[in-house]
Amino acid sequence: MTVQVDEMDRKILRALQEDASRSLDEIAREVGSSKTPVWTRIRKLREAGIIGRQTVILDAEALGLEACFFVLIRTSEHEAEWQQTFLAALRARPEVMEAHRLAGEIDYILKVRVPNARAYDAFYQALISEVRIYNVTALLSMEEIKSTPLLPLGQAPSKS
Amino acid sequence: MTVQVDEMDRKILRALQEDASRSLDEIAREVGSSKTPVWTRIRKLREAGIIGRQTVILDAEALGLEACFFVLIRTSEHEAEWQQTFLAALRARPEVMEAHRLAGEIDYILKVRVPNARAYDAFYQALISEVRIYNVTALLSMEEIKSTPLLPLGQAPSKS
DNA sequence: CCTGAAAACAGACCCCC
DNA sequence: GGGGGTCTGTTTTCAGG
Repeated sequence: MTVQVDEMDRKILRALQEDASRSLDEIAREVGSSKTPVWTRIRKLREAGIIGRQTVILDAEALGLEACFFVLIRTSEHEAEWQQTFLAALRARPEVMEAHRLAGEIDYILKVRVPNARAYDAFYQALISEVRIYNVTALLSMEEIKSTPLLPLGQAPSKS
Repeated sequence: MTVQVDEMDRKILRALQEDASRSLDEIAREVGSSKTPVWTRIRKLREAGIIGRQTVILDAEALGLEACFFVLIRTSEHEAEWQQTFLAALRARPEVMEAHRLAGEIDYILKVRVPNARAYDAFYQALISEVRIYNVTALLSMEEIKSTPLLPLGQAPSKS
């Protein structure tokens, strides 16, 4: 299921990331090709899952989601069963926007978007009542300096 | 420039986040309205900046961006000039996908996407040569458990 | 593999309710 | 402010070079 992604594909992906609302014609012009070939490539990239969801970026603050926390989690449990419960809980909660398992001292990091600190506390209480966690540190964002959905496709190497 | 966002607007925003490629008709049907009113609302939300960029979510791993780091930064500098330099550096680097200024012990957190650990080191070296930083901890992601661009609009309160 | 045309389709804007 | 229709441009498909 691995697809070869060449430089033309990367140009198309860059253009789509930037603005997916433009017409095929515009994108074709920007990447220096023409409608049909670009369309064929987009279709292939979609089928391969390299192009995923098409979405719009919304203004979280304007929608009342004014608090953003990064949550550092240490656990003493490392059994498969515990992990399954934990992961399921994270995936089920929409306020968890990112969750990563880490190498090193800290086991997990979450990014959590909520209306306010009270809502974060409710989330936190619910989480620790569902799964045993050894240690939690919450980092409160004071200012979103940067947040981009654009992957750095500038000169990243493609998989061989 | 603050716009009142009512429940119908929220429904539309939820639908657009989920899949921005659907037609106006489909979205209108989903939210229980019709083409024109939905279109008018979308236009207003766009003009108000609540709806931002339209984009596609790409598969980072498939595109050779196999490493993701969360970087915790402490600094001793808190003058405006230093901060300006630092923020400009972060915004200029495409591998920095998120940057937040934090409350508490740790001053900043970054999310950095790169092809591999070597590329991260190159980024790190470049950054510390541009600005003085007191202490840096890099957390390496072993597994992306969850990553969603969808804001939790379920029952978030709107701004009064 | 690209070009160009043809068909189905959706977005933008209208007037009427 | 919502409903429906129309015109224009875009997506998608297909035949041919």
